[in-house]
Amino acid sequence: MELPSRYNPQEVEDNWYKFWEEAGFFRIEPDLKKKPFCIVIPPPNVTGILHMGHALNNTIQDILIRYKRMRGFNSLWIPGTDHAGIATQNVVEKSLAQEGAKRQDLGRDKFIERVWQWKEKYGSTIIQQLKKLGSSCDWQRTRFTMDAGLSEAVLEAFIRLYNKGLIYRGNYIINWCPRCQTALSDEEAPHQEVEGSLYYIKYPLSTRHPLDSARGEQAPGTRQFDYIVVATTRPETMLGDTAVAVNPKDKRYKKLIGKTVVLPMVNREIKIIADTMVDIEFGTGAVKVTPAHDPNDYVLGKKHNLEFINVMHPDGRMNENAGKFNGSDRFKCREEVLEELKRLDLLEKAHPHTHAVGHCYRCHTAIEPYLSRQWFVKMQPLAKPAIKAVKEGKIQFFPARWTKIYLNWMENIQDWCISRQIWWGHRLPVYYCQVCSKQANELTVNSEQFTVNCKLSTVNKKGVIVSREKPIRCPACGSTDIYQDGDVLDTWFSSWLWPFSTMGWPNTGNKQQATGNRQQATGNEPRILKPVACGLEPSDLSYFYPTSVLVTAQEIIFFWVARMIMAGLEFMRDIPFRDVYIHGTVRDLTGKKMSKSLGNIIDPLEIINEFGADALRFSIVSITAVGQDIFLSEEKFHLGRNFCNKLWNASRFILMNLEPGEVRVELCQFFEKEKLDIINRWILSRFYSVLRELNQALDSYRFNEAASLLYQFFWHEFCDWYLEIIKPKVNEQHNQIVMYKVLEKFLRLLHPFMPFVTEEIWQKLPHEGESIMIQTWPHIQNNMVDKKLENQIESIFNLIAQIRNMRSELELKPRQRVKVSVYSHEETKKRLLREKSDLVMNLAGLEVLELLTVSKRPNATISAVVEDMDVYLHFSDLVDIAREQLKIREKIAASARLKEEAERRLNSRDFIKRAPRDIVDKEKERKERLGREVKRLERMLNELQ
RNA sequence: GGGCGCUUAGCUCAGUUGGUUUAGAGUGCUUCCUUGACAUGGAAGAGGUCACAGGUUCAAGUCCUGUAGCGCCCACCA
Repeated sequence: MELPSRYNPQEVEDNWYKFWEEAGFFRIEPDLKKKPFCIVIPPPNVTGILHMGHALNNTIQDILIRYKRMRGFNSLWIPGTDHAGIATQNVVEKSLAQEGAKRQDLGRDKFIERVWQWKEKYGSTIIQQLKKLGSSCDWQRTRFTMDAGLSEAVLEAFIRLYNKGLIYRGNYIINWCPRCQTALSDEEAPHQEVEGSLYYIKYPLSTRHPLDSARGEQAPGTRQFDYIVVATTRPETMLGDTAVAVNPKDKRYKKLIGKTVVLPMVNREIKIIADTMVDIEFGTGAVKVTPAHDPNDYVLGKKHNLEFINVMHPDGRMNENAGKFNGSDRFKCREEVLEELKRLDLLEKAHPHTHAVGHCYRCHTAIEPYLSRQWFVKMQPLAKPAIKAVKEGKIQFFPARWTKIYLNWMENIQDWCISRQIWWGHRLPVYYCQVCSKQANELTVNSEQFTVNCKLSTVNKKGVIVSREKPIRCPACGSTDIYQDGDVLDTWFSSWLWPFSTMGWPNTGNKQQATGNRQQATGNEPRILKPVACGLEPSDLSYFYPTSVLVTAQEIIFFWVARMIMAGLEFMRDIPFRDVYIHGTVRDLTGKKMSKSLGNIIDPLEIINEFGADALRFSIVSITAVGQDIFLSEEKFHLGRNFCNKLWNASRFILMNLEPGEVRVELCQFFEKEKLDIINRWILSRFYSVLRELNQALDSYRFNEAASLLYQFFWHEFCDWYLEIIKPKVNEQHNQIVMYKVLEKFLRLLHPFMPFVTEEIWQKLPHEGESIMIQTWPHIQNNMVDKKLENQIESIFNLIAQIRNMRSELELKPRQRVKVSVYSHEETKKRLLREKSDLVMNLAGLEVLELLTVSKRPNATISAVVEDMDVYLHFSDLVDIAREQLKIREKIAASARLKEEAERRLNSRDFIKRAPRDIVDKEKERKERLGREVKRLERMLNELQ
């Protein structure tokens, strides 16, 4: 068979993907004869393009899905995308802007239409890219958070929560993004350190003080309370101040409590109030109170019944309440206010001050705490069961440390602001009756009284109607003057339903729902599910929910993971997944998060084009230690590319040397272990030893370890040793069978990691079945594992390495054959050496391998010690005696030191008494062995003189 | 202000429940090798006080405490 000496992924990957897809290998339906394994994809944004974070995330999921599939599970991976409200709206607005238009020019309906058009055109980009990566999702189940079904789920969830009293509307200070012009949740406004200034501003007192308010006339300090100084980082908000607050215990200001000051520039008279919330230590101990622009001040405002004055437009410009600053942008206004204060001599001082300011997670604009009417979800009742589920271990985090972080967040959870003032998203199922709104207060309507058009609806006393569909008339007053709330829901309000909305919730489709004893999808041997009720087809939900594992990044634990747990428990009465595997963040070499805006991305598609998807997958998984961030550079992908190539060439060697008759598949099923020679037994033993470790690694999400096991075994044991050893006798039947068998099985193990190249090679090998991806995972054959044999072979390898080392030191040419004499102090080793002398000769480049019957140094040799073997290399030209002696002396010293250490330990009573028996025994053996070694080396040294 | 992670070879990083000949890998470096699997390769080699200081233990890279440096997350001190 002719194969190129270099593996070319571009030629094969797309073809195999198409083959798998067309063959329907990704299609999964509930099947009671099989145990389910299910993952729902963290839906990428429709606007998304594949970045390394996705590559890592989806490679891990695909490894799990393919692994479990081969282990006999009904292994389903549900894909989909997220409508990503703000992000998508931004993208479409940008393209509008290029046409010189704004969304307002189009109007809401036209704009939404435009977004859908955009989605149809570009929304599947990321899906195509996931396919390039090799993801074995069931694409026919692809969902989108704005699909009809998922929108239905959103409605259902909203209405249920509303009827339970867990959704409410209210006026609060929320995070407002002046650029996106929408409210944001706390999670969407992460704090960032900002270098700002703390300004100390004088607020003149308006009391009838004997020395009246001639500002600035007096030298400072002569009149203590001519004015009160407040400290602020946002001077522009002073225009909305409605009080100054001090701590009641603060002696400095005691006398001033209840007095008033004149707010500069605005000339509003505001009270000085007392509240323990004020920190005496900070600033001057007096704080300006702006109830409409600061969360703390809001609390004070409520408590002390202050006025709430909003001084800003939603776009961040000052409004008419700001007087002469009306129209200025908030930051420009800050400068202007400061100028004015300076002019009035009311700015006492300013000093640099770094503080944390929330920033919009979409556009990075500094958020403004802003008073507005929004919708919220009451979170504490939802958090309670979610805390319990994790505490009881029903959901497990990997690595476990995220448990604490999750619990800490859950226990301090704040209500969730879910309304967004954008257009793209799920419209709130909230309607207002104009008439009732006006009359307000008195109306109370019970949900049972609603008209047919208002199933599951409620109306509250403010004329608010929550309904699936627009009510024809108000259930309270009968008015038809009804309009829908303009807001849409937070994108995450649909995402948190994802694990069950993708499976058809709240409808279960046409299928009957089978309930009852569903078995846990943990452990590895798939057990057959008992059909619960005869003749009932299980629904997706009853069969696949809860899902098995969620694979995601730490950034969205709060956004998404925590909320899914709450939603699952609330709506499904069950956890959404059993395990949560949190992988690291992909960063560049300087530790910065890879992002397009920073320009430090490595494009996975370029890597795929250059090295292949397999190389990308294998590399990225190899360098991902559990829970650690990964620092990426392009060179790191050489690891996978080289491994791919190695696999390719080793397979090429085997394919070129396979005698078709010898490796008929059935022949390989029945070979007898006893008929195999020692090297074949060794490689099989190693294979199954590695398999055992591999299973353990995969079952505990240690993917890097799994990759490393495969790499080390294949490259450094199978290729470097095994293939080199059998090469001269590659035609012999036992070699044929074993090299074929190990390769074929190894390909299966590697398949979840490198699906394409393994399929390509597997198809070229003699095989049964359509595709490697639906083959079974090899079983561990314990009777094949022989640890003793593995050790013995390893010491033969050590001997060969030692001889090579000696040759190298003597600078012998590779072709130069030499004579080596070996004496083994161990009987089985002697036999082994005799049996495998050709092997040693071959691999160490020997002309003669003499097996000594007594341990005595032959003349004109240099010597070495390998375990229990004395090794002598005949080198008649010139033996540098002095150098030989030095080397042996060094070795003696090293061994003697180790021996002493062992002795010291064995002499310690505590060690003998407390250490376990086997450790003590091992130590004794070790001491004795080292003792023998020292003696042998000393003898060698003597013989040299 | 709290919480978490990291510090091991020149570089990038593994090291699961503490157990020992010689602390591993990839990459880089040095020397040698292109006689048909692979130079994206093979052979040999150099290179480590496991951040520092204490402690627990018969035994510590591994557990505990503290210190330093780096990084991340959370938090309404204006």
